[in-house]
Amino acid sequence: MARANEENRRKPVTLSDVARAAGVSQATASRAINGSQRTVNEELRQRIFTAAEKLNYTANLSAQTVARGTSTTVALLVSDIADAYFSSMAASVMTAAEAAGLRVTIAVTERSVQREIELVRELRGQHARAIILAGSGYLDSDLTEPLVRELEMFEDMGGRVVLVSRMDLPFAGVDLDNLEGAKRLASALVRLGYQSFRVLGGERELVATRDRVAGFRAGLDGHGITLGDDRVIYSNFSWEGGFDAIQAMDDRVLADTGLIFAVNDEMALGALAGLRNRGMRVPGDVALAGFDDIRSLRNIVPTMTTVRVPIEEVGREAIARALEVGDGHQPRVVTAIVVLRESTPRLN
Amino acid sequence: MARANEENRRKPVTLSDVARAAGVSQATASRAINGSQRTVNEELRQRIFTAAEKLNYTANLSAQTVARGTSTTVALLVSDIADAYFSSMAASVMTAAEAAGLRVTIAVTERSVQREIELVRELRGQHARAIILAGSGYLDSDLTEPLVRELEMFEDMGGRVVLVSRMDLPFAGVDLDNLEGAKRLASALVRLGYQSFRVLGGERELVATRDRVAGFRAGLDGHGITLGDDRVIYSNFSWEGGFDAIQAMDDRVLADTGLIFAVNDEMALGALAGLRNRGMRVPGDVALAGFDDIRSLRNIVPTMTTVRVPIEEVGREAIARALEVGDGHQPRVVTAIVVLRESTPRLN
DNA sequence: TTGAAAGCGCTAACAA
DNA sequence: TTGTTAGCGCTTTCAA
Repeated sequence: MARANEENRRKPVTLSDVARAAGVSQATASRAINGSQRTVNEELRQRIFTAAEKLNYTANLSAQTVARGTSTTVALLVSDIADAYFSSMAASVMTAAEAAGLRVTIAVTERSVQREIELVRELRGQHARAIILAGSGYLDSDLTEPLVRELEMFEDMGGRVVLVSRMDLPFAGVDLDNLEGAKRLASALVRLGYQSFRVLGGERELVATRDRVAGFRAGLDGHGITLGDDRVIYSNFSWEGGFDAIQAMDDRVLADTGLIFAVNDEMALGALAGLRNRGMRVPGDVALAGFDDIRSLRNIVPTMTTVRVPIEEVGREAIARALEVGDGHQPRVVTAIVVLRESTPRLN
Repeated sequence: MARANEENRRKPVTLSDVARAAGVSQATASRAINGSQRTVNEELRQRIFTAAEKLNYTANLSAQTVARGTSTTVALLVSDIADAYFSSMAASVMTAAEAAGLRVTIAVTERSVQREIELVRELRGQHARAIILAGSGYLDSDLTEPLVRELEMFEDMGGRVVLVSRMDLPFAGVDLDNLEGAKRLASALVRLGYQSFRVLGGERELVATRDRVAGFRAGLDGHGITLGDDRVIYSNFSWEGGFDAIQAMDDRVLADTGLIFAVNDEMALGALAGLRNRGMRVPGDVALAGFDDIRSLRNIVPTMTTVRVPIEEVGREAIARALEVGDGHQPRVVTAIVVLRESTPRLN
């Protein structure tokens, strides 16, 4: 089975090989195979396809990109592809992209704005058609300005930028309705009889943290309950963040807490583990709610109250915005839905 | 903010722009910026970099790929990126790739061999450096032969093929030790006192199903316990598959079952939900074990016995094999470790 | 409708 | 060490 050593490697079949085999010019072969507006005589067309098939021709995408000056690739930038939320999102974006005849390349930002900047820069070099930035969303970073500049250069080049869940920058976007979703959740919980809340936030600078905390607070406000700053505990936007925050909580504080709202489900799951680790029952001793409605919630007992982000819709909308022309910047809002489950039972 | 309409879009900065600005030839600029063996005079080098910086130059990857005839992209083919196992794998492959200066593009096969074939074909056109196929692993498919042919053409072109967890094809690979892992699990369970087993398999044609079932059976055999064919229930290799298999089980069969081994954790979690749905307690009424040790196991109660596949190592090994030259086909084996937890307590 | 030829941005002989 | 020049595989004017 000695194939493909440095020496005996077969040169790939090119379009000109196909053209020669079919007895036409390369231009005609190009028009027939890689579609263009112009039509090709049916008989030639047949000959060309037959030749291509026989030679096992596949178009060299890079060459097409160079020649055309544009590609059909959209890039999805996520913080961490192993995270359930982002991997679901990637799946939905890929499905939508496929339907639109686009290919997707996924890049991981590792929650670093610096990395985002580098990646956007590279993608400019790759002539990506669009960038869907679903990453961190760090506010107030010194790097926000450079990031915006880089994104603008990307658009100047003809690419399109779509931001998911952060509307503070001047680009097209899909808004996740964090604020309203959290607000409705707070309302629903008050109506179930809860009075004493604590909130577990991720990094303070994160858009998701800020909006969800603010929304939750606004929702409580509407019922005359004030969520003091001391009732919001900031940690990491991850399972470990939720776990650690609980571990660090004072016994008396915990005893005084009726319900904990973690700003995402991963944190809520970490908190759940933390609570159990401290011998607390959920919802017996304390109720718990999250945000996102990630798939793995179906595995836990008790079932968990959360705010569902319809992730397929997010993917579809992101691709739709990526395909739009012009530069409208009004975000498309995807509605988040409160889902009440066992972790927050009605109080008597 | 009217940028980037069709009309007023700025032409991207090219290498010749940089060269002109620096007052050198394009060749020199190329050597300085996009590294080559050859060295460039330090002063020129400075001038070139300054010019590149000022003009915000980024190399056009496609053009480089065309000119060089090879790319630094490796493609990872997975069944479903939303699946916890595959998304972890993607993360580990990306980390390892980054360290090696490669970029990764992820493509989804949707558990279809036909799709795998198409993708490999496209990747040949993209001059990908390597393909890591971590997908389905369907045996006995009519399409296996075409797939192999396509992969061989990919290698003929100079690309490298790395198979994860399927050693039946003549390519480099990373073996997951499915057989031995399942065998050790069976042994450990027998030693805990279990006697009556059922196995939940995924699709019969799946390598993972076949090897894990065979390994488990062999492990039991070693202790004089025979696992009859009627004790293996085939379903889908997914959460739903596990759930459905349990729903479809006869009451008497279930009552006669001491332990259920699901061939992957997702199925085990589905089975857990199914068992609870039928009012069975785990491990009180029936014990349960899975395979993979996916991350979300940390959220469930009881903690679940499984066989850990060290996924980071798989990613590293896959990239290492992708970088190897020559055509050795002996798979690198990654050892799977039995992890006993609460779902399979020792029996008195 | 077809073909010849120029060009996309870059690299790599080959000379100088 | 640098520059000249000829490609890489493809698309797309421009003539025919």
